Amino acid sequence: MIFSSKAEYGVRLMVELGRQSPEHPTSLKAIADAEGLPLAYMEQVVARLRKAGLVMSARGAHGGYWLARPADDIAMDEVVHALEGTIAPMECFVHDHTERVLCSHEPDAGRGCATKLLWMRVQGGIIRSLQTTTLADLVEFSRKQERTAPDAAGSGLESEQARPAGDPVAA
Amino acid sequence: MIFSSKAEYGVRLMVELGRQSPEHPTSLKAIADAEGLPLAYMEQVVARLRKAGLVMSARGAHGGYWLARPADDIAMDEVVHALEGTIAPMECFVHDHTERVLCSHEPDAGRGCATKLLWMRVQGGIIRSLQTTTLADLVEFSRKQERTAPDAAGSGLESEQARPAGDPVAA
DNA sequence: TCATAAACCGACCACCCTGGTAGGATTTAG
DNA sequence: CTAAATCCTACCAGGGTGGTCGGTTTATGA
Repeated sequence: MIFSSKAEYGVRLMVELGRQSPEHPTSLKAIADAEGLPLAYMEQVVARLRKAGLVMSARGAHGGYWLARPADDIAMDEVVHALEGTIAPMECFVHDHTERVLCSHEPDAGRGCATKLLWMRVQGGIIRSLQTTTLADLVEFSRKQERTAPDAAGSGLESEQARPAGDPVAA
Repeated sequence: MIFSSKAEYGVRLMVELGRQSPEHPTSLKAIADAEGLPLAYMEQVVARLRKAGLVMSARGAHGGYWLARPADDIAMDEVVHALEGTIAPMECFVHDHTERVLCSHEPDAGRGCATKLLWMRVQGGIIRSLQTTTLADLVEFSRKQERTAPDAAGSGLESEQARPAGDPVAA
């Protein structure tokens, strides 16, 4: 698996918040119940999103969470990065002073790390697909599913899955 | 990390084989020594590549391994798939009858799995970058590094890393 | 024919990360 | 004051990762 369940749970949480009007905060318990996820664990998940500045919170009774920015202004690479940490294809990738993550392998046996080119491309493919998807896209997708297939086993992705070859649900 | 060290070791092994002429087999020990990797572990790695039909082997003295096909006819998604198994972004992805891997989440709370759209796009981004890179690309990259920076700490990727933003080493 | 080099095979194991649980402390509405 | 909620830290079981080990089989070549 590429991403852990923290990413899954966290993205679901963000979508849930995106579906709510930002007028009043939504309690974590409401979200955990709706999604069938353990509340105590969700606390850890949402803490990451809060520390990353993606959601805001209010304590006390009738407290809860809401999006810090409009959903169409939140790219999913921010969300996934907050949840999973650095998106690096391999151990050898380390942060440099920018946001980029690069391979740090010593050139071994006189030649450089031959796999670097491949992992850089993979990383590029992942980051690009995350950058070009906004939370609003997911919220809209979620709403569309609700309308078109409220009870069927269908997922709403059938038409996209049926695409001839490659390029599935291209960003 | 997205890929385990099996992928790293296996890809290095393939590049190493791609650098050899396919006339005579290369022993695993020679590769393990050259790359500084544990021989016993490499046996497990190469076994996966052999079972996938990517390399061929000869037993006995002066035996070894060689590529089953020319390097420019081996796309890296085959290699990574042989080493890592199915490339699925999340637990919930399962094989269907084709090669595709899809999310199997039940529609929960009346609506479908909202994260599906995102993970499908990510999977698409990864697979596309792997499909459009051949082993020959990596072998050539490896040779280029050898020529241009045989001793410097440089990796040979500097010019590509320096690209303005996004799209690093685009496939 | 015999030693040596190599592929091949299966069992085993230590460590670490993931996915949680537990228990509390703090803040706020009513 | 009490209930509802966020917030915080520690703890823990299980499984996967990254190996090791010992042995078997196959081929070369002296």
